[in-house]
Amino acid sequence: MSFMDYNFKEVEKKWQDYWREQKIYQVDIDRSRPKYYVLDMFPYPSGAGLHVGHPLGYIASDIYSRFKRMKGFNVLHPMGYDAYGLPAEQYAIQTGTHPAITTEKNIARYREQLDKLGFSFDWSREVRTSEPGYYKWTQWTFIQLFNSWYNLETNKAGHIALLESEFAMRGNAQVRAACNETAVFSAEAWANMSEKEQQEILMNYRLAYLADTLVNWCPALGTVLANDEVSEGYSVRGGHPVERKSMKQWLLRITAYADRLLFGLDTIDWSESIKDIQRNWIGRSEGGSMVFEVVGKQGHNSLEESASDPNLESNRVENRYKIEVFTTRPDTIFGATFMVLAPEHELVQKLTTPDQQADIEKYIQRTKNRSERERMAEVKKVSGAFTGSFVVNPFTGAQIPIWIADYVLMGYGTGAIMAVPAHDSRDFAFAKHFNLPIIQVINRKGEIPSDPLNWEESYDSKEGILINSGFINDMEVKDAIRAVVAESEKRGIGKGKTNYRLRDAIFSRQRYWGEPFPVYYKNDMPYTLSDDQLPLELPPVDAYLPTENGEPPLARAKDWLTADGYPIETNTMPGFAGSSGYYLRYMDPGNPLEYFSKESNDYWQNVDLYVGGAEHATGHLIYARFWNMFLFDLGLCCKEEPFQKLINQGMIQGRSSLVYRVNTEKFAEYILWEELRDRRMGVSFEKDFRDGHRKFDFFSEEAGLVIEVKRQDALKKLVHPYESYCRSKGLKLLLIPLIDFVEDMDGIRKRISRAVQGNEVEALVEKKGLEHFPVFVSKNYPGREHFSDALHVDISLVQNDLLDMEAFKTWQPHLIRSKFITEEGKYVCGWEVEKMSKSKYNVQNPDELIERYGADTLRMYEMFLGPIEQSKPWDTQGIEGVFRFIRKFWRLFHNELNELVISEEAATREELKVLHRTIRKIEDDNERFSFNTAVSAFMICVNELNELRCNKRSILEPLVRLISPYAPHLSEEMWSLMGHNQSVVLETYPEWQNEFLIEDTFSYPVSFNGKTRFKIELPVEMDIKTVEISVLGSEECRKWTEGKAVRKVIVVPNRIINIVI
RNA sequence: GCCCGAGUGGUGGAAUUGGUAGACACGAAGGACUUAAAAUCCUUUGGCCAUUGCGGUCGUGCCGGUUCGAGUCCGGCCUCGGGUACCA
Repeated sequence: MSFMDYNFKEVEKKWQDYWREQKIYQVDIDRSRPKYYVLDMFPYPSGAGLHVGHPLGYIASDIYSRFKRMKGFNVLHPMGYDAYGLPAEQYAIQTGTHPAITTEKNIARYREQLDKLGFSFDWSREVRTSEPGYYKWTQWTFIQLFNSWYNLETNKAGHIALLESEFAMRGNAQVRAACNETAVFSAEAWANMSEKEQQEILMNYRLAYLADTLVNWCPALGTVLANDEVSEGYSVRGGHPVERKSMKQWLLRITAYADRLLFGLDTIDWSESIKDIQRNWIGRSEGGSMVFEVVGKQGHNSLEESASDPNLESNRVENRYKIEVFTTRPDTIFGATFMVLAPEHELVQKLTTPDQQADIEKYIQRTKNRSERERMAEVKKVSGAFTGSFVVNPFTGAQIPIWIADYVLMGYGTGAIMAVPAHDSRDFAFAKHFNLPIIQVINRKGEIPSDPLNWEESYDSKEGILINSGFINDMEVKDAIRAVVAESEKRGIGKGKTNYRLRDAIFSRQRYWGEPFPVYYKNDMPYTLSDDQLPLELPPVDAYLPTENGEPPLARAKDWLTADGYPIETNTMPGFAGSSGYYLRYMDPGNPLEYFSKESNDYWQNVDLYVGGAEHATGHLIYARFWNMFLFDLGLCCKEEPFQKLINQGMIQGRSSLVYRVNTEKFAEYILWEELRDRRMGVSFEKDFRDGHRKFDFFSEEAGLVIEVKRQDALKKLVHPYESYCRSKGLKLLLIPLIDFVEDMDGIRKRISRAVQGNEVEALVEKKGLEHFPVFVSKNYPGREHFSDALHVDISLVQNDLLDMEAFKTWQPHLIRSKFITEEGKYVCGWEVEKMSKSKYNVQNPDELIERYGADTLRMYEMFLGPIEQSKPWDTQGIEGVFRFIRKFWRLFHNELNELVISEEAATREELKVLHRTIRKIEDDNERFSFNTAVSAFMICVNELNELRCNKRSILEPLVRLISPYAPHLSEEMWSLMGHNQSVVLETYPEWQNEFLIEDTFSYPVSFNGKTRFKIELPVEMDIKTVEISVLGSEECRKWTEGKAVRKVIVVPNRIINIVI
C-alpha cells in the first residue's frame, strides 16, 4: 500500500479508541425513543480464538443495530460470554490450571479480536455466566423452579405452598397438575404423613425435581449429557460414546410447557425450518389411551394357537391385571391383533407364564446387554418374545397375545401398544416375522379390500374408510377416531390423550466447572438455600476429577456443608443453565437486588432480533423459551416469548488446499505403461503379467522381455532370482529403479528400446546415493488420480491455488527434500470445501485479514460472500474486490496526491439519481437482511459516481451516513474530514426522495414468443394501446414480424412487451 | 425411513410479486502506464456456431405440465445439505 492511499490501520485504531473513550455505544433507558434489542448468541470463549466464521453473525447484527440506531431507535446491543464449558475443564483435568484462569485468558483474547472488528456493543453491560454476580440469578431461578408446580387449570406455574395447602385441605384428587405419577391421597392421609413423606410427594410436582432416570452417561467425560448434547450415540462435544444408565438426577419439568412451547412458535418470526425442528422435537401427538384386561384363568379361547398351551390351568396368570396403551389411531382398534410391551414394562414378569419364562428372560437379557449404538444399528431387525398371556380386545372381544419387543419404548406413552399390523409398518413387520394375524380395517376410497397377508407393506395413511370394524364401519378415519374415543369414555375403558416426545430436561452434571446447586440435604431430602445465602460460590478443589468412589468433583471440596452441617449438592448445572436467561440480565446487568428490575424489563421487553447458529435449535433455543415462560408466569418478565425474530447465520466453511503426494511405484508403473501400451515401442506389452506364482510389471512376448519397476534396494534383492528365472526361459530382463522416473526418463526409454531391438542390456544399473524423498504432482498432470494421494496443505502456503514450493519445503521437517512435478513450473493445488478446522489446515484467522485489509473490508467482505442464512465456503481471493472498493470510495474524496477535495457545487440530476436510488436500495436491503446485495449496491454507486467524477458534498455526505453501518471506521474518518465534530454514529439515516427517481422514459425489452429481441425507449406515461402501436410501427419490429401474422401483443407497463406471432 | 432446505458460468453469488437470466465481485486472458514491481486503468470472459460486422442457437439438476412469457408456479424423479430416528 502506498502513502497515496487510505491508511486503514491508523484510522481504524483512532476511531476504536474514540468510541471507547466517548462511550459512544453505551445506552440507557430513554422513553423518548422506541427501543430495539439486537442480540447475538453469546460465545463460549474457546482457546482457539475466532476464525472468520464466528464474526459473520456479529457483523450482520452490528450493521442492523447501527442502522436501527440511525433510524431513531434506542438500540440495546450487548455482548458477554457463555463462560462455563467443557474444554476449560478438560484442560484443568490435564494441567491442574483452574478453569477460571483459562477462561479469563480466552475471554481477553476474544475481546481483543472483537474490538478489532469495530462492533457497537455496549460493553458496560457485559455478563459472564461463571461470575458469582451473574450465576446468583441462575441459582435463584432454580430455587423458584423448585418452589413451583404447574397448574393445568390456570395453565401456568404456581407456588408450591398453594399446592401444599390444597393437599392439606382436600388431598390431591382434585389437583390437575403436570406431575409424575402419584397415588391418590386424602387430606387426612396428608396430615398423617411424615415430613419426609410429604417432601417425597411434593417432589412429584416441583418444576425442578430429583428423580431416578435413564440418562445419557458419557464415561469418557465422566458426566451425564442432555438429549440435545448427544448425536447418534456419541457426545456432540468430543465425540465420545454415550450409554444409557439409571441415576438420580435433577430434572426440569419442561414437558409441562410442551403445548405453550409448541403453540408459541406461531407467534414468533423464526425460519420455518427451525420451527419445524422444534415442533418435531416437542413431538405432540393426539390420540387416546385405552385399557386392556388380561385374560384370567377362566378364559379358554385364544385367537391364535401359540407356543404355550392356554388350556393348561397352571400355565395361566391371574386376571387382575390391566394394561393401558396409548395410540394415535383409536380408529384401528378392531384391527388390533396383538399387544406389545416394552421389555422394561413393570408387568412383564407377572404376565410371563412358566412355559415362556426362559424365552422372555433370554430376550430381556439380550436387550439389556445391547448398547445404545447396537440397538440403533439394528432398527430394521425384528425381534421379540411371547409372554404366554393374553388380553381381551375390548371392542372385538378377541383374546390377543401379549409380546415384548424393544421397538416399544418404556419412555413414551405407557410403554405398551396395541399392535395394528395392517396399518402400522412396525407392527406389520413384527406380525409377518412372528406369523401373527393381520386384519384390514381401513380401506382406501374406491378400492376393493384385499387379504393383508399378501401385502408388501402396511397401509399407514389416515385417508380412508373403516371396514371390519363394527359400529364404526363406513366412517372416515377422523370421525372414527372421535367415535371410538367417545365410546371408550362412555364405557370407562379409555379417554382422549395427548402425548409428547419431549422429555424433561436433565439438569445435573457431574462436573466441576458449572453453577453449584443452591441445595443441601437433610434426611436425604433436598432443601434449597435461602436467598441471602446466594450466590453459593464454587468451592476450590484439589483436583478436577471425580472422586475415587465416582462422586462428582465437588465432593472433593472441603467443608462442602451448610452452616448447620448439612451436605451440599455435589452436582453442578449444565451449560444451558446460564445461557437460558442471559438476555434478561443484559437489561439490568449490575443489579445486586434483583435478576433485573421491572422498570428495565418494561422498557426493553424482549429481544427484537436474535442472531445465531441453527445448531441451537433443540437446545438453547428451547430451554431459553421455557425459562422465559416460567419467569413470565412468575410475573417477572412481560413477554412470553424471549426472541421475537431469529436469524440463523449459515456456517462459513473452510476451503482446503490439497497437494498430491505421488505413490512412486504406482506413478512409475503408470508412466511406463503410457510408454509401452498400444505398441508404442513397436511391440506389444502386457501389464501385470503372471506366470504361475511369479508376477511381472510388464512383459512382452514378442521381444522376450520382462520389465520390473521397484525401489533400488528392493531390486537388488530380486536381481538374482529374476535373472535365473529369465535365463531359464530365455528372456531378457530389465530392472528399473524408481529414481530413474524422476531423474532419467530418457535413459529408461533408451534402455527399453535397445532391449526391444534385440540388444543385450544389463538387467540392473547400479546407482549410488539413493535418497528417499516425497514427490508431489501438480493437480492437472495427466493420470494424477491414478498414482497420487491428496494431502491437506496449509492455506497460507497457497495463493490463487498455486503452491509456494519453497515455503512448503520448510513447512514440516520431512518435506525439506520434496520434489515437484509441475505444470510449466507451477504447482497447482486442488481444493475442497469442508469444515474449518485445525487438522485440515484451512482455518482463516480474522486478525491476519484485518492486518492486511482492515476491519471495514473484512466486515463488508463477509457480508458480500452471500446471503446471511446460507452456508458458504470462505475464499480469501475475493476479499481483494472489496478492498479495491474501499479505496475507490476513499478516492472519491481525494485527488491524485491524496489530498481531500470536496466540491460545494450543486449536484446534477444524474448524481442525485444515483444517490437516491442507492439509498432506497440499501434501506430495503437492510430491512430484508440482504447485506450481500447491499454491498453490491454500494459498489455500483461508487462506480457510477466515479464515472461522473462526482466529489460533491451534497452527494458524499449522505453516502457516508448510508455506509456507516457497514464501514464504521471509514465513515467516521470521512465524516470528520468533511468538518463534522460529532460522531457519525449519532447522525440520522439519509432518506430517499422519489422526485429524483422518476424517469421520463422506460426502455422496454421487446420479445417475440418470450424471446427478447430488441429494446425500445418509450415514455413512462404512455398508455398500453399507444405502446402497442408504437412498437408494431417500429423499424426493428417489422424485421421480426416480416411475413408473419401478429396474433397478440402483451404490454406490461414499464416492464415488458411480448409479441406473439 | 420420515420432516425441512438447496441445486444458476471456472468460483462466490444476483434476478424482491411469473416479465431483459448471469447484476456485483473473484479468477482467467489480452493491453496501457512503469527501468521493474506494486498499485491503477482499459478490453474480453456461460456453451456452441459464425466471426468481416450483423448475428444465430442452446442454456438456471433431470423429465413433463400450466402460461403470451417459468430460475421463479404445478406433478414426478435425481443429487447434495440439515433435522430426526422404532415416539405407537
